[in-house]
Amino acid sequence: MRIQQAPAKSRTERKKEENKKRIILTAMELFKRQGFDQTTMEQIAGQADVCKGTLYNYFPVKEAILEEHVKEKFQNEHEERIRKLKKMPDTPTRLVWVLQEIVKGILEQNEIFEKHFIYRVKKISSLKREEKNFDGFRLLVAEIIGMGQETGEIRREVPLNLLVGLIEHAFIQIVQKYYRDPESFDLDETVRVCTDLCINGMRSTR
Amino acid sequence: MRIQQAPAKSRTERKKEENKKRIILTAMELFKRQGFDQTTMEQIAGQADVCKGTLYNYFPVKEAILEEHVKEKFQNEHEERIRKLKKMPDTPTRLVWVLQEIVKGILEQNEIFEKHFIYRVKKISSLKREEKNFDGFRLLVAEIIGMGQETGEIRREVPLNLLVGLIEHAFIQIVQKYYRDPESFDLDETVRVCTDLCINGMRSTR
DNA sequence: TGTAATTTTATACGTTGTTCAAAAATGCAC
DNA sequence: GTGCATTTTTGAACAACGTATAAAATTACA
Repeated sequence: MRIQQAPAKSRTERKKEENKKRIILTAMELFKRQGFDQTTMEQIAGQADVCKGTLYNYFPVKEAILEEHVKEKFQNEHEERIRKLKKMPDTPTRLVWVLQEIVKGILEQNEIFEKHFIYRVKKISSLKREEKNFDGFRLLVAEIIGMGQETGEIRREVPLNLLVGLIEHAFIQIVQKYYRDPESFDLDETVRVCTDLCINGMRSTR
Repeated sequence: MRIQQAPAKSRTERKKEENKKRIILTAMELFKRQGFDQTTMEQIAGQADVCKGTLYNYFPVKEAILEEHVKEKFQNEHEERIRKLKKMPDTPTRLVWVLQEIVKGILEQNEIFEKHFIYRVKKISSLKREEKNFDGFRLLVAEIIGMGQETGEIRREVPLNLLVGLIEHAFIQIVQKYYRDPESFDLDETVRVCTDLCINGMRSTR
């Protein structure tokens, strides 16, 4: 494979992108209408008018369709979020805001998020090589931490991916708490406690 | 496990336990000999002399066999570990020791524990997870935290399962770091950093 | 236009995990 | 022990995932 220069996208490239877009669109529609598990790959293929093998050529597993969709959504909102975050005074404020923002968006479409999330975790767990670039949620968190490190709020000697992982974990805890007991779930309080734990640690503040 | 109450376990119970033991034993043998992916459930069923349906009745997914095996191993070593932990001076010492101990045990086995690890992470990430009693690793960590709370080292106002989850997450980070780049992996250093992050948080120690 | 390379299609396949009715084993009352 | 209800196992068929392969279609390029 030669490297294609940016300007001219070949017809193949364009067709590929069209296919990908159409597949994602129809798949997400089906997921929302009948649920993720209830939607089969053959159904998606049929609906998007490609052969099953072609579908698997684009997305090696069903969850990869979700991944692509979520990634796009995140990218669209990234710049705007960064803009808002930069106006905030400190790291706790930023973390609380971003966690609330994203958790709120998730509580509605729970199944889709759950499938996507488990897939991501599984991928990361089984990857034997380092993931260089952050994307989506992790990128956003990485930038918040970067801001905090610049002002001296956040430790610099700990590897960035550990810090990002910590916040990602807080995020999971929050969502899990919601699903365990939606009735008594207090978003503000939960986010506050989890953020505080990440920032100040388990040590007793004597 | 507490003292075994000798009184009658029914024949059905005994047969079930026998079956379970035999299945785990033969499955683990096959996993070690030909690998996890290369061993099919039908093969396990045949070798353990039960029907496929029965096998699935005991273990709803292949990985659950691994889980049971690991759980048993953990329970066997629990008392001894608690004994050692009680002799240690403080929480960081205890956490570092137990993380090193367990991670070391994992690194020796390779594929089998990677599969088990991914399965556990997946379960942990699942949003529907119910918080029953702590078991295995989580129980051990809960006891360490309890010790720390008694001496005032560890915060009491944060829910226990959040604290346990934090350490579990540290554990995951450590193992992941190993899987991503086994060559440059420094167990002592990694455990030290992760433990420190959990206990002291992300905040810069100014 | 002709040719080589890539992509899509059609199809068959192996594995996981489910379902269901029939058969077997078990528990329990008599 | 005998009879009966309940649970468990069995066997077989089944749906869906994901893979493999060869033929057909499409593309790039000379």
